[in-house]
Amino acid sequence: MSTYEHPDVADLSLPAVLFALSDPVRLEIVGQLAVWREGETPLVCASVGPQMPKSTRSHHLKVLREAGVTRSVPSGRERRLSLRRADLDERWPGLLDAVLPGGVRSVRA
Amino acid sequence: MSTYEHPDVADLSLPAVLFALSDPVRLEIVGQLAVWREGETPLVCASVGPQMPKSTRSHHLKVLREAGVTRSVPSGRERRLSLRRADLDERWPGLLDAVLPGGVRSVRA
DNA sequence: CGGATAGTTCGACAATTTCGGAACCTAGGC
DNA sequence: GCCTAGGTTCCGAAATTGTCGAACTATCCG
Repeated sequence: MSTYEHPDVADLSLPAVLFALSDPVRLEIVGQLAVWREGETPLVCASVGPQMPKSTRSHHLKVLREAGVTRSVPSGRERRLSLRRADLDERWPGLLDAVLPGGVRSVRA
Repeated sequence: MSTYEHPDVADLSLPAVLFALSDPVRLEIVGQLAVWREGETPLVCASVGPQMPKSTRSHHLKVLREAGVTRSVPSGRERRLSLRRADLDERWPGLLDAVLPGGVRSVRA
């Protein structure tokens, strides 16, 4: 499975990130990714919104990925998803913390 | 000039707020409103994006207002605009600070 | 009353989004 | 090699959005 291009930290656009987060479905996905903890095996696409049609899920993940909110790296025939928390914290400190449901804080909290 | 309905703090929706902020034009408007300081006379519609067609500006201000990001109160034949900073800070602490250009912080900074 | 000014509302149009089915690709297991 | 499971891509359809001109409303001023 081919590797994706992920935008560089410096190229992230705030409107694009906010837009990606402005959809309830995507916000929910980001919430799920946020509970991931170092050491656990990363989530795979199918695990977010399992009841959702594959094409719809793929679409939302694409929006998140292209905005730079998530990273998805191929592993065998699946893709491991992760939140680009450090990158987002670097560009817009506090944004993720503000948007994520309470309790799901960055490392520094 | 008639008064508007502004959503109550408790009714604000995060996706709606993020969506309102996800447009470069609106983000710019919010940035302008954010530099307002206690004591100064509040901005009026025409002062944000003076070169923009009135109908376009009115549209963007409506999106911001209905999302609960701004408040606009009639005063004579104009409307005074303000950022609902306290309300937003209450619901999503840090969000505005994260999104606003550096230096335009909330009172507590 | 007769302007002029500040904003809103109403189309209209192009561009973008969202959603989902169907076909496709590709790595892994047998 | 064949089959399957995980995802992507392609297509179309319906709904939203952004933009702007034109008409309209309301307020202030002389």
